[in-house]
Amino acid sequence: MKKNLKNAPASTSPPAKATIADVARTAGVSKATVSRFLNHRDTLLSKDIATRVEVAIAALAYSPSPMAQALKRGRSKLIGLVVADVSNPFSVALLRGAEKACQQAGYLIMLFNLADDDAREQEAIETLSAYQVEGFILNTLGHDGGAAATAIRHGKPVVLIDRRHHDLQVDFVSLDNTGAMRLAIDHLVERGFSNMLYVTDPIKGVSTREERESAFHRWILNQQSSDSKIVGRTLECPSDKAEQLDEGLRALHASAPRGQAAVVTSNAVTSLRVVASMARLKLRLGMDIGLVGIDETDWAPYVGPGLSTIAQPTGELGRIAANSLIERLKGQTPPPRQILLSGELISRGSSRSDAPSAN
Amino acid sequence: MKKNLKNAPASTSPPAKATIADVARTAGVSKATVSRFLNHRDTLLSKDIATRVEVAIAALAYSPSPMAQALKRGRSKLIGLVVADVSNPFSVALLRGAEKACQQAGYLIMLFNLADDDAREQEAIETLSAYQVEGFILNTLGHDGGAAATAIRHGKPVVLIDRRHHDLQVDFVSLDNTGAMRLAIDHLVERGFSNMLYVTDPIKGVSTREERESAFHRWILNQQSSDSKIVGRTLECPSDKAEQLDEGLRALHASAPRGQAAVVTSNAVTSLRVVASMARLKLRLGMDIGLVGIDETDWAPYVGPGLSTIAQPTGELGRIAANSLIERLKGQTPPPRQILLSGELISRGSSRSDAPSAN
DNA sequence: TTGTAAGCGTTATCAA
DNA sequence: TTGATAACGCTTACAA
Repeated sequence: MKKNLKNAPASTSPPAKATIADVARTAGVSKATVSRFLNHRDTLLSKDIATRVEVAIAALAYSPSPMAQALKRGRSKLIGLVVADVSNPFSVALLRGAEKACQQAGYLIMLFNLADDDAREQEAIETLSAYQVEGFILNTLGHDGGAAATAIRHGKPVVLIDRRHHDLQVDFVSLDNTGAMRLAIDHLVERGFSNMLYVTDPIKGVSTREERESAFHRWILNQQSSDSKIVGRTLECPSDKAEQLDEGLRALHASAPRGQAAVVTSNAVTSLRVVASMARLKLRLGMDIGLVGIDETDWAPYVGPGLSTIAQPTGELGRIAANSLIERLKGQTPPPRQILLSGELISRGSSRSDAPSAN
Repeated sequence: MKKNLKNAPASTSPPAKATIADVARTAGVSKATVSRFLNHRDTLLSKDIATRVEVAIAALAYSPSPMAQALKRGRSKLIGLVVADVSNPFSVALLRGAEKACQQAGYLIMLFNLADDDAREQEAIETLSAYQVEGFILNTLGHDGGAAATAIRHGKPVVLIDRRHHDLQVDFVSLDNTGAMRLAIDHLVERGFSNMLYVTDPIKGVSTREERESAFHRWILNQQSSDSKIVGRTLECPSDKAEQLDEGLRALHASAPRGQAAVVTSNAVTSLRVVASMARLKLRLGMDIGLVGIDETDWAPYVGPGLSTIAQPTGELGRIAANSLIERLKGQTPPPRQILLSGELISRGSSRSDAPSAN
């Protein structure tokens, strides 16, 4: 009988983690009792037996196998987090926020990184579902709501971060894009800039990009009513078309007197692309072209004269997303919510037309 | 009987993923046969039955539950990756490399982020073990080899990245720290710098830090033999002691004529701290103090006059670590290996004493 | 070549 | 209040 092996000197193999059966045996009770002790400590329990079980558990350093529990319960204490690209600092900050919230609630995050490959969305959902994750936090490209829809079809609750899908009745957590953009525009105007260019990844129906772009124009219009000189255009520029960006910036610089041209970027990666382009064009941040970018990063203060940014409360976004999900996992079913968090302007040299060069 | 429910209209609940039993039933065979079809397609299989099973699987869109498989086999197709801090770009690059390799081999990575809290090391190992990960890739602080040792005690193979533990007989993958440091020193000397300061996180017995620091001094000594003017000191500086760093840099700058003082940093985070400190001191990168930092990043080209760096092949490190592990999971047991990869010098303005300010 | 049945580590239903 | 026992979805001897 296998069982006896457990008491043998056991050669050099690992001490074979204790199971509920082991605990039951050494406590002299049934498995059911041990399980009850674990899951229904409050109800049904004679003091005597309870302590015997407790002692046995401690002695064997027993802890239940989440895999077995998952199999039996159909729940796994696992939450799936799908991100478009871990290389993006935004995703990492999200992860950290979500992780913290999950940890407190006893959940573990399974991360699936799309590595910017949309095609893997379905795969991500399927894979994570197979591992019995109880719900999803999605921050994917999601040109359609496909991934989210699949998740829902699997019967798992979903929270969307940053990318909205209006046809899906799910929780949605995001930066208040409209407000954030207003912060950027108003700040630039106040600093004397009047000729603005919004540089974004190709919009392609991604909600965040749409919202930011339309907000950009709305606030430009708004400013125009008090100063007709103020104008704004959009440049959609894929990341592999550096020349296109160069051309856009060159034109911007040429078309506006010194101190009037400014760029607003849609995220940290785009900001860096603009910085790179300006370096190629030998244009100076702030002095030649102003810049405010969405997303704060560690390095923003030290690039050129310092990058002015709209900081997203990224960790918060992750935390709130996780908590909303966990709430639903606990059985609550509030109507789908939209939670928008405000951004914060951090003003640095790149939005001062008289900015000194740093270092 | 529960089973019958499956054929009922099933209200609005999810379509309840097909199980092996469902497949067996619709194919008119036993579960064992389906399992065989899945796992031993080559051997034992009558053409007729094989196709019936195949059809049924397709029809039901069946795929086996990894959880159940894990429970039965004791193997899960999961690999645990423990990183000290996901915020560190190094960790992310690692993750991406490892992820890719794992994906190709059909493994999934479970990430556990210590968030720089050493105390959670054991927890990480225990948690991941409980989820039946088959092996570990560890990039932790690991002041002792505790975590790795625990993993090994659990009987799971381990690969260490970047942090070595000599007493542990496991695979180890890392940058060739000695070679990397030589690249840095020789480059700085060639550029005319002679008074060097190595800025590092507190060494505290972390192998990488020790190796880099001692290599720093070795190559300084080596250069000294041809030019006695060349000197080097170490500054161990915890991240919450900015004044200490300021003081160190001030002293360095004061003690050396223009164009002679240079700093070497131990990683990207430290580089940024040095950049911040210099900004506070109003010192110019390159001109006042030279800088070469280990770790290349997206933003390195655009900070000040551009940061000179020693780029680690980070993705490669992750890939190799994953592959080594997978090899062992497949049953091979080569003796423990050390794999050291070379760094690459990327020279920018921060190591030119006549560097122009950027932007 | 296929099927039967036991068992992986749990939880939950039912008796006792 | 406790203990058998049957699942959960899968793999694998062992029989047929």
